[in-house]
Amino acid sequence: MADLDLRRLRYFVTLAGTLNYGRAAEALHLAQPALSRAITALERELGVTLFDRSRSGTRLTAAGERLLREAPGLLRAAETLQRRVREGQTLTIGFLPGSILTPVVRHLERRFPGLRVDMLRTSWTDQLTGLRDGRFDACLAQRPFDDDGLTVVDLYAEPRAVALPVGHPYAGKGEVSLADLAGDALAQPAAAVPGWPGPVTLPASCAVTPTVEEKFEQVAAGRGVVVIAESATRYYRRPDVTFARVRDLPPAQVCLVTDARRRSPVLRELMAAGPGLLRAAHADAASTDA
Amino acid sequence: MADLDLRRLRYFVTLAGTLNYGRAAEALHLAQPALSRAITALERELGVTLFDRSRSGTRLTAAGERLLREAPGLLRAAETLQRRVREGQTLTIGFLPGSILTPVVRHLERRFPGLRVDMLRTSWTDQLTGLRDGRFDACLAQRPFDDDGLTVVDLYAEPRAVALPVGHPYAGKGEVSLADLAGDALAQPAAAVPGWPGPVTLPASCAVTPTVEEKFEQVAAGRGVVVIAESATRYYRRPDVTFARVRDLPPAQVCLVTDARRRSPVLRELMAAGPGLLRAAHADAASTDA
DNA sequence: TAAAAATACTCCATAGGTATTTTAT
DNA sequence: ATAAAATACCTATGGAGTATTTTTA
Repeated sequence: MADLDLRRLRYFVTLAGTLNYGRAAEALHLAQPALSRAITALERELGVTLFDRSRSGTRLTAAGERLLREAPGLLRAAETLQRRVREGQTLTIGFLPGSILTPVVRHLERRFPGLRVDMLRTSWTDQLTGLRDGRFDACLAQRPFDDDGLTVVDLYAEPRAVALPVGHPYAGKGEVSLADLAGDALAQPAAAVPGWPGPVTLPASCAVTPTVEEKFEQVAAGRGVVVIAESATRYYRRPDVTFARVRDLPPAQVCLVTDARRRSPVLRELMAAGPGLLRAAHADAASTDA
Repeated sequence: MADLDLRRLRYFVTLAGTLNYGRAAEALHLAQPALSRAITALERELGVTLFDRSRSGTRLTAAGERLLREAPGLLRAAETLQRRVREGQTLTIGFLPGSILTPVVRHLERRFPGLRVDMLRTSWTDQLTGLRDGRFDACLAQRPFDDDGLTVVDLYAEPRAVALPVGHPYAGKGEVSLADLAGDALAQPAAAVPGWPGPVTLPASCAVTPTVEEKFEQVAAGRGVVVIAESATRYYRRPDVTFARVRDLPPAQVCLVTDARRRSPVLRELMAAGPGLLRAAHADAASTDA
């Protein structure tokens, strides 16, 4: 027997609600002719006339009434099935401070009802170890990194900023050059900022989990300065730390990364739809800058 | 949310049964790559990996097991819905003696489970009145007739035969010409055989329901001869009546006819698929002639 | 290496859009 | 005359086929 088309069935339920092709089509984000043809096709498929389009508008036929009694239940059953199949499925995405993941999470949870999407904050030093050891399925990461065995999609370039204590000579300048910071110590792993002109102070805590907050603590304590992505300055503030864009530091390239060996349908969807959404969200946040 | 594709779901159930793409594809009358892609598409749609195609063949994943638990029920629900919607729907087709309707009936009942297809035998004289008064929705008819307000599809041309009493001089000849029958009375309405050379004996019963059996009764009783479609001679026999093809009588054109104003999905399907099936069945019966 | 699944490509059917016609009040 | 549904026509996506490659036991 011919397989019932649930999309058409959904169209039918909407049309049966309004009894008006134009309004129903609008509600379905469809042009009126498309709906008209879909309903005709459903009638052909079922072998039954569903609507009486004659005098005084559109009315349900007896067969239409019967279908309207059955259709919502079947649609709900189909949705329930999808939820049940996804039972227990989770996707964990690692993200960098200052990046916006919500549009992707919203997209995935709408696209796959029943799927749980977790976000896990990472830092530069272990941005990829979480992928390797399975703590997350995908993550945002900043170049450079060793992309061996990874699938990488470039998202956007982030200008880099330096966090300075309020008493610093360049505090409040808005933009500095690397040369201006030759006298300052870098409270970060040297690899994070290739070409740093001054000395490097690697605080002990850095080896564990150097969150942005901890970095700022270092800065405020006068242990040195830290270089971060500019967008992070929009989401983290404290009174004793100011920011300045670093003019001559190459922008950090932010990427979406997965383990190339692991391949699952949700990951496919993430890698397909994610980049567009993340780029858009980033551009949006940058333009709405304070 | 995306609408579940029930066709793919059906493919999945079959594949889960065999755990072998090649055999499942065969069972579904599909090529193996088509099935492979359909399953991948289903996995993408659901956001879940259903099969583990690695070592030692194809196995269901946990998500696959869950889906296999739910899928047959949903497919059955969809089928039940279709049956319920068609509840009480009947299609009545009038047919001529000697014609084969079964392939069409079988097709319609398979295409529209739950639909009841009735067959009603007609005769030449009222082959179309049943359409006009709604006794049937479609019928087979022989030209000529007034096709005003009707939708007509020509099917095939039927050579015509004459039924003769066994004692008739031309009995057993196999083929005769009209001139040979100049001395015989026609026990039928004159309009049924334009150009009949002899006299016409219209029996009283003819006005009511002249079945083939009744016509033969007239012939056997010596009231005259009757002209019928040749194929009817394959399905009706009696010892005191024989048949001969009439060489110079134009073949009767058999048509599938509906009321042009009435239009329903099953009628559309009948007019779309019917002609091919009827022609094939007729050709088949003619070639397997005894 | 042999069997099974996946991929590359081509073709056709179908969904969707815009423009227009038909129909019914 | 007007509002609503149907039709005509075009485009693009997706499904199915055949041929081929990749994978794995």
